[in-house]
Amino acid sequence: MPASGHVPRLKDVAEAAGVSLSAASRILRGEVDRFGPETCDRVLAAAQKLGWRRNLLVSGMQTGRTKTVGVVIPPFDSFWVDVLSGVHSELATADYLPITIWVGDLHQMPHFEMDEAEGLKKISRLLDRRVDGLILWPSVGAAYYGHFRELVERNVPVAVIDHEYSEDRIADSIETDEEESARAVAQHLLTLGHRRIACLSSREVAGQSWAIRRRKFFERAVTSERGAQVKSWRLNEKGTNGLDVAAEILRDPLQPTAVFAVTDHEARLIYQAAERLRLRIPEDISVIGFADLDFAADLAPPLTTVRQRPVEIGRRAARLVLDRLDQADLADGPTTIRIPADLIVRNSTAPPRST
Amino acid sequence: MPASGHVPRLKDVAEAAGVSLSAASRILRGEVDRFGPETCDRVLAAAQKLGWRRNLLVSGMQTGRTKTVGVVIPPFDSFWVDVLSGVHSELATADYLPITIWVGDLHQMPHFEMDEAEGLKKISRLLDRRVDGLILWPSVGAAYYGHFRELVERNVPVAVIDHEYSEDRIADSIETDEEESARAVAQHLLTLGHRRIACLSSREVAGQSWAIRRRKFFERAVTSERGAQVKSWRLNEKGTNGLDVAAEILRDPLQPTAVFAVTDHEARLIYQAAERLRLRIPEDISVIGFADLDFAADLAPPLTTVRQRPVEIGRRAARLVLDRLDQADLADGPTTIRIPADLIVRNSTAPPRST
DNA sequence: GCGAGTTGTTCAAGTAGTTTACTTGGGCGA
DNA sequence: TCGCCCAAGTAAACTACTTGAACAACTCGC
Repeated sequence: MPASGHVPRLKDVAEAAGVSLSAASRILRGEVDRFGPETCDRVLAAAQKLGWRRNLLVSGMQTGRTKTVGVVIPPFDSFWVDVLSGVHSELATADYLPITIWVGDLHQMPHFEMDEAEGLKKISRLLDRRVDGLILWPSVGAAYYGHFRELVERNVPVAVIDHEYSEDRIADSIETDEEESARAVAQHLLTLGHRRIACLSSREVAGQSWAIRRRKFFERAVTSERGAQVKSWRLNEKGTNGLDVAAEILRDPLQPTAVFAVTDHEARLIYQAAERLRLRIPEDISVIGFADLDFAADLAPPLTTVRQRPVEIGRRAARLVLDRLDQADLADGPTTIRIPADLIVRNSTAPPRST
Repeated sequence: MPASGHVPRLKDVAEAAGVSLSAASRILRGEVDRFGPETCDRVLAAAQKLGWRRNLLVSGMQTGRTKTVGVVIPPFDSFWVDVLSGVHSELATADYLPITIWVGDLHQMPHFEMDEAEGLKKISRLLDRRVDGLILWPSVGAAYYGHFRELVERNVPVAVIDHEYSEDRIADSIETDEEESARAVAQHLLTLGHRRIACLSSREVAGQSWAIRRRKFFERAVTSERGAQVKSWRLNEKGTNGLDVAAEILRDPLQPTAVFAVTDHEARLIYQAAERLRLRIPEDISVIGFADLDFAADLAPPLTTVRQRPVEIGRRAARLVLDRLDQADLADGPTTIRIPADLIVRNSTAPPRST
């Protein structure tokens, strides 16, 4: 049994087995056929007994590969937990480890502000640890954009979730198929008979380009139907006026019969505003959300929403990074992968009252 | 601008500034007063221009400290997200980075089974990367228990959440004050007038010692009241029979007027069973949960529960590990920190119907 | 007794820096 | 003009290994 407080080194193993340092190294790396079986056993046994384990810091220095991927995500909802889960499982297949950092502040969800400088400092910590690649949620695109140059120079592959950078030929991206999903949402409402429809978007700041796309595709899909109108609202920059905007929508002269909220978080705001105004869902107003967050099915009534495939998104993001690391063929430029999503019809949508 | 694909080394900086390697190293580490100010500027400028950044792998090798702490948690609910958030923020103050691995499988929540061998392999990955400390959720105590010896030998401080190991003098632990919280739950129900009370525990497997403590403290608190009775149920080993057990409770000859579920997950089962049996909450049956998970307030009716302080738990766990690393005084044995929790009264509890 | 194969050895260089101990050059006082 | 000191800077050893090359025993068949 080794002395407490002493981390066993290869040297200790070699001495215990009575072989040279390099022999021990080779045997433990699996170069077994150069040595007698009895010697191999001795070395393996000694390593086992001393509790020696390979020092990946050394490998990292020598090969330039640390077998880690940095992941930068916001800290809050079940969508990101699922994404992370996908990332973990895919990276594990290649014996990679994600190192996750969280930007933004918990409990200001989902409309927290991110401190750009702080975010950059955190990414720096990842790069200082020589992560082989990065998976990013680019909350403040601009802030990270400046950093991307350095990443490209260092050949650190980057995959961005829900924010398209492929036009700039800078990073791969993975996102939900916004066009198709928005069309499905619109179709659902139109089929139910709704013609006066509201859309509650998020803050639509730089890092929320998905919200803009989602809203625009939705608007386009609704207005392509003759006689249907959309009117859109959005939260303020800090996302602090959610309830007010939700109430505003419900009292608008347009008298919308349905509201599409670009995420379930905004849908929840509509629920709250509806309760205050004593409007019933779906009798007085239909509500449809997006993301199928974990609370969606437990709302009263259960929320009709669009289920994204966060686990798959996470997996694909990880795969993208791993593939770039494997091939390192800069030849083919950045790609964008679009993942489909599924409409989940629950009880918050119904035909409008005939008035 | 450096050539693409070339990670700048200290050597490059030194050459660009026209100084020796060691001079560059010293200056970049802040040992400025040993050198002429003009030389310092030259080195700093060169480092900036080349985009050089310190390689923490090297520091890790040399000092034996990687400034990382491994975190092993289950992958699912908001409690653990909050714990993780606390861990992150506390570690950040010391410029440490958590490396989080998830054991267990998503979407079997909360009753997933953990593959012991897989869990050990994952911890191995952390140790191979030479994490300085560990924060553990010991799902399968036994599996990790064997590993603890190695950790002690390596002087890797360990903090365990919600599972007391301090009796074994092996690891620090942090947990919710189960005794006080269980008493508060019992008191709340007794004060409302309930006298026939059920308790739905979790699986109570080895890694869920918190569930056992929580239930026992609750039973004790209830029975200390004259005329009050408790009857307890638990889930099966795999946690697959939740709905059945919940229904069984509601149909029990005892005719309980209130149910304490040891977590909000189990409380949700009661809600589901109640709906099937057409029992109203709280009119027919009061329900009280534990944890105040993110869905608790959105249940219908909003769930009365006990709000743990997961962010604080995470913080304290991180602090414990950091303190051990700072002092390395093995002198004082493992401690257990108990964090208080707060009863949140919502609408799922009410006085029993007078029958 | 010679070459060949097996089983190891030592040596040296590499990874990206940090740190100890040293050298160099100039200015200053005696 | 010698000796001394200090500022400024450097060579080399060190972290824990990996890896290629050269080489040394020993055994075996021929």
